[in-house]
Amino acid sequence: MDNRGNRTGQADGLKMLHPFTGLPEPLLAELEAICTRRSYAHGQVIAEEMEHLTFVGFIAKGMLRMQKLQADGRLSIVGLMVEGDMFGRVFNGPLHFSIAATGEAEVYTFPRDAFETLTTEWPELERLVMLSILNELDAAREWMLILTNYRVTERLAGFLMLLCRRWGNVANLARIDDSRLSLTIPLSRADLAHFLATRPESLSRAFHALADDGLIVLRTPYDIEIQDLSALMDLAGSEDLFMPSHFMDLVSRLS
Amino acid sequence: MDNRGNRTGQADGLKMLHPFTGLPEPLLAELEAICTRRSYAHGQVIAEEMEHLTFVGFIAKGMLRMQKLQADGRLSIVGLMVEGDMFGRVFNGPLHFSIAATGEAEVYTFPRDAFETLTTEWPELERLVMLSILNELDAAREWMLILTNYRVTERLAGFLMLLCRRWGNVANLARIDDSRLSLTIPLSRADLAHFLATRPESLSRAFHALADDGLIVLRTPYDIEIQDLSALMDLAGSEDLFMPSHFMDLVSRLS
DNA sequence: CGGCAAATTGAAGTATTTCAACGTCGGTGG
DNA sequence: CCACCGACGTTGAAATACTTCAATTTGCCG
Repeated sequence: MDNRGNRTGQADGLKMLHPFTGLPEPLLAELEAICTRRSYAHGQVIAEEMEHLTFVGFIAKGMLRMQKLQADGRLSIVGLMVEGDMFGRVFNGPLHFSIAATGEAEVYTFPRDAFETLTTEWPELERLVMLSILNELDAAREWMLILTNYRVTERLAGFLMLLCRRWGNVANLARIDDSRLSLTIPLSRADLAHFLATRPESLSRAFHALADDGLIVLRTPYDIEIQDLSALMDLAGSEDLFMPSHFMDLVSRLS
Repeated sequence: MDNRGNRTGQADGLKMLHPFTGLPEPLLAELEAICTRRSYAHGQVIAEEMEHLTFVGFIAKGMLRMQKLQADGRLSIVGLMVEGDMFGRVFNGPLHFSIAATGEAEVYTFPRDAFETLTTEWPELERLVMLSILNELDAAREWMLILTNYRVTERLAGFLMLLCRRWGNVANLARIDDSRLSLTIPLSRADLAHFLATRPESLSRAFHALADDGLIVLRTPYDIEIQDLSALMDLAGSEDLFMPSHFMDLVSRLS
């Protein structure tokens, strides 16, 4: 594994990572003892498809994507993971997707056997793993709902809402400057096109269609401002999915 | 809950259901003591969206679908579940989707509190739950991969492959008569259209396009024969996902 | 400043949606 | 038993959206 990613130190700050806060000290000590922190550059592959993963990882910083290279050469992106998300298969089984960094990323890794041993000894850790998996399942389902829209603009609107709601607070992609809601798009147009099951050209047109209708402002390709949140939610469908409390907090601060 | 579904008896046959086989006898006895078997008719709703589910269920027979009614009146189907699949949230949290029967279905239900208590007492049961969730996650990811195809015929081909591979053996939807591979489509065209993110008209055209190209034969709308499996897999992309061993067994028996 | 990668725009071809009409099957009631 | 009805599937034709390929612009880095 040492040929991929740079080992950047031991487990400094592990206990600060959201899923680990609140674990008992002795367990944290055991986790830190077997933990390595590594960093990856943009596009670097962390795990290959069909590889038998020998470690379990948690994202400390940045964003990872789960992808699959299709037989016809197309790349499908089936998931994005942010700070605090777990990756790698906890139980045996080959990985059906590759995992790669989107931008700079840092991860904590644990040897899988040791991690699973700890899992059987500490119910708290087992529960943490279970919650991580349930979290992934929710994300996958939300994603499917977005993909269910026919029009690219609708899928894009859904993605922007997801960015606000799910990833906004954790990865600081959504923020409020000067009582305006700004979003950072953490992917290139090409990657996002794969994610939204379309092509970069269509995606670009969709961005500009939203801008022409006054729903967003494109400051740069990666920095947009949301002008009409409710219109975006209408486009995306299934408003309720995008409307949990902490998102409404964000919105209410627009004054 | 008694207004929904008919109570059809106690837990006869629970130990025969795939995920439960191999559990220790004492645990099975405890499970049977708190278990109820219920049956549902086509279209009947088993759990409402946003409801706090008070039970955990396992499908004994038939097929359930996970769906969501969009604000604009569209119905999105985000998952199909068959015999042996678990549903309901194991840990707290509202349900984001409704669950309804597709055709006749029978389920085993357990009061959630009692089930979770057993879960903490029996690691075997906890592991069973974990595996069920991982199974759902795999299904969701496969589904996303299929939805990622642009063309309706490609998504349909992917669905047909999924029918063979994932659900064929468990729900008897795929069978071999007279050395021909036959498939039962367990959904109406309208439902399948929701599932494949398209409309019934386009779906119908896709079925007939596959038939015109000789990949399938439409005996009735719900009974098709597969003529050219490898061409279907090419269309669906990501062959490897559709090619695990027991599926190849099925294929090899075509001789 | 030049060069490269990424994003955008244009134009033509293709696929899908939409609306409308028609056919088929199964059941219900005369 | 047959006629009718409704639900569902299929087909047709026009409108729309998307893909594809090519050309152009933009922004960034050496």
